[in-house]
Amino acid sequence: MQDRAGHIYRVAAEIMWRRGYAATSMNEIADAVGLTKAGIYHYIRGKEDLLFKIMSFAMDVVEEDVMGPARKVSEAEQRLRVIVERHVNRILEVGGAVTILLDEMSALTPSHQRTIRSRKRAYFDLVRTTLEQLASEGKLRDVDPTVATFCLFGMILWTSRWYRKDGEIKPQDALRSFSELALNAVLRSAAGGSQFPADTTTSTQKAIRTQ
Amino acid sequence: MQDRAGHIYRVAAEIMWRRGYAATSMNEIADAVGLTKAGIYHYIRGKEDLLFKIMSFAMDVVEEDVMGPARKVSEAEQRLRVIVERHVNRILEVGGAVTILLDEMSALTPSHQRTIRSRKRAYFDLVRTTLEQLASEGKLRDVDPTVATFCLFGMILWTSRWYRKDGEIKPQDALRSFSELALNAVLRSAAGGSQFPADTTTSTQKAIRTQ
DNA sequence: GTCTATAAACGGATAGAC
DNA sequence: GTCTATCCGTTTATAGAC
Repeated sequence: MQDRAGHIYRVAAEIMWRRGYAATSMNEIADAVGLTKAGIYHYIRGKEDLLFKIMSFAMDVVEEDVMGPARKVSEAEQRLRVIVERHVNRILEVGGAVTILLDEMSALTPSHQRTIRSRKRAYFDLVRTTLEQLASEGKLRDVDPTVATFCLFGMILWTSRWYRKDGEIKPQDALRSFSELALNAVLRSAAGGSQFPADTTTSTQKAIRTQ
Repeated sequence: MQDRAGHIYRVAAEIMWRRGYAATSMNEIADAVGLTKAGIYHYIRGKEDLLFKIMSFAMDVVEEDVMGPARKVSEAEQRLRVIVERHVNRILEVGGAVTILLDEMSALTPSHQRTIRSRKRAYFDLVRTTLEQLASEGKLRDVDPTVATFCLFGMILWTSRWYRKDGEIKPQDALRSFSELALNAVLRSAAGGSQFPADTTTSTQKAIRTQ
């Protein structure tokens, strides 16, 4: 709690992820942090800058924990597996606030929009390039690579909308099922070999949807 | 244009879909309709009710054009195909405003939230039941049916975020690729047989991402 | 039906005391 | 650093003229 600025960012990200940027007032954030509205302005520039910093942090996470490791894998199929499993793993662990960057682009200033869009595009291109590489190896299904890329992102990013840490689905089960679904969606025949330890549980579980 | 109330609903849905509910003001809607803010209050109760009516209409569309036809199909695999293809087809044709119902739940009154959530759950259960039926036939991959249902919804609903009517991807190509991806994600072996006419174009096309 | 005018509340942000 | 008080623009919504 000593890094109060960081604390404000985390709390704001959580609230904005649940209610949306526009529907979140600085008062709500201040209350959740335990300060007054004027008090948090000692740590932040303003509301838009708060959102930009949150989005930037989210892209930092993606670049360090997903894109970085993925680029070290030369084999396309394994690289795709790394991307899918590491990104979903991050969402399950860190929480959905990481994906607030998807929407809310229109709330940013044009300059900030360009910055974030550029970083998002680099991620998109990494995935699409991987799929095109798979296509040249005959491993991609008969689908448009761009459509396939969007579908993968849809599956991945949607995870933050329904997964609940306090739900009945264990993270390992969710990750294993998800990986199976996502890879088989695009690959003609997805081989095994997760980068994560094998999951030995066999229980079928259901989510509690609170949305 | 004679049904001015209906016109207001359509215009409001379009703007709210692009900017979000909270970020959309009644003034913007009024301007887009060609009236003053006070003018449109002659036709609507208020902002929240406007959102509720839009969401209700979206659920009407899903129930009539997707769930209705799907329930008439007894064979699980074909039923799933009908659900996927008809829902995506509606989004590509009608536009993304139909999916505004996904988010923005928190903007509704508790009573309205319950109403919409109940209808959404019925749709969710239809898909999950279909997947469980497939599991009993040995056609479902080794995945949690609930996770698979969420993944399907993620792919489908995400479509409205990236598909642009004025983009380079033709609706038929998008639909064919999408159907291939979604069905192979969950089915051990997806047979052919779209309910829509076969697509004979072979051109590879790329989307123009404006987001 | 549609407008102007305005009420009443809330938004982000700042000034200045302590 | 954190507060109270306040500025000022915007918001939803309504009153009442035409």
